[in-house]
Amino acid sequence: MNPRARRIVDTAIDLAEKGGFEAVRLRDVAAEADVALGTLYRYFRSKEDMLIAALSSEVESLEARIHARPMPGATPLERVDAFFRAATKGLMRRPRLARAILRAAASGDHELAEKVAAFHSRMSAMILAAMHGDPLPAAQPSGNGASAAVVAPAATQDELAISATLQHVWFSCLIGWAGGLMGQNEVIDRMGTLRRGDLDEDEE
Amino acid sequence: MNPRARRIVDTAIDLAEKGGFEAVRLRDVAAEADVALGTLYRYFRSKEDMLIAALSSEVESLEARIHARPMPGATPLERVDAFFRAATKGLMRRPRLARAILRAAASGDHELAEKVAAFHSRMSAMILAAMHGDPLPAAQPSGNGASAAVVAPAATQDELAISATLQHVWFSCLIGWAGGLMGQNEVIDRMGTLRRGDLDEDEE
DNA sequence: TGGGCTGGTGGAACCTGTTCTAATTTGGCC
DNA sequence: GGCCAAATTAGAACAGGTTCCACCAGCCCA
Repeated sequence: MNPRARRIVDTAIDLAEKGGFEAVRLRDVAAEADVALGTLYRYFRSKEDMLIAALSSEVESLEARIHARPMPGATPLERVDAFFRAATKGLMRRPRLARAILRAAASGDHELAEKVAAFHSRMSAMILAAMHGDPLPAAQPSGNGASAAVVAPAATQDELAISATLQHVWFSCLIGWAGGLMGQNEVIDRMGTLRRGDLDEDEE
Repeated sequence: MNPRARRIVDTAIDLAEKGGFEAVRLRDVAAEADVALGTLYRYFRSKEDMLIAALSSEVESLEARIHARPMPGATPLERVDAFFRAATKGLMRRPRLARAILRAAASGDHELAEKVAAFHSRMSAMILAAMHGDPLPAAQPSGNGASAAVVAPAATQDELAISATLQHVWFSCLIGWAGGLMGQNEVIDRMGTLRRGDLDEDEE
């Protein structure tokens, strides 16, 4: 990523971490990243777009972590459970940043669709790797969030459907968490109780 | 609901239907509803709050429809399927309005939490009624979206969990639809394929 | 060397959600 | 009728996302 863009995203993450979505004032971002206001719009379509880039950055660190140490567990169920636990805790370690990113991701902006889709692909790759107990294939050189889908080979239709459902529920729970309707543990628990009956059939 | 508030919400719905979230400019709402700008803020905390009231209004019409003609189908699976088909199509009949409402509902605003929770309760009541093949109990006098939960009696823990999961997936799909990642049919199909393995065990 | 091109800068300007204020109206009550 | 409190109004003011513009800096290439 362009170093200027990198600096902008890092600044945005910083501000979001401290004060959430509203604290990411673009004038402040520009000032702290030491660029002009207009420059933000050379790299990002909107504030939401900027935060989606932050999401991509978060995903990268999750991928790195998983690449270094694959999910433990003897069954797909255990490994997938571990994955969502890790993802949820990782995200919520910085709650204000997480809420800001979620708000951007949920804004339903058409222009962000492909980047959100790319996020789904990368999540799918991680979930399928956890299901299979495979290591995560090395990350590709980090396109700005719009990288092509790289799904683990040999995923059955069933596995893909389950992965999609898991992501739907996770996302919805995160929005609920952002709104104060659920706590971190409730999110993790719900992901944990969800898949008996879904994943059981896939145990080796 | 206060007639003034009613007029405001109706105007907001009108504008959202024509031009989506951005078209609901509060100055325009005020002008068309023939109230002062400040008055909007006497009734609603924010633009999002106003649109959540519109959501409540949408739910009421869904409830009325279901009350008049309960979901057809011989099994819980068929009836729940019919329910989500009706709900999805009903919502998407006015796509711009739907997107505007979804954006408000997904904003993750803490102050809207209780109203969103009330929405979940009402959805649960409808889903459980569909599962059981019961008629929907008569609507309570339509508090401004924050009415207490009225869940059908005799719902098992399993049924509640399934209902929650269905809602999560539905919501997430709707956000995907709003962002252009899925079409109406894909949403309906996904809801339809989801529950084999979840609901089958509950057939009578 | 010099001319254009690309990307960057600074800052003004615009739009719209939100807040505030002072003046006015409304509705109930003695 | 007269009075008070609450609701309403018009409109200014403020804040922050977004756009626009005039101008500058480096850089490639003839």
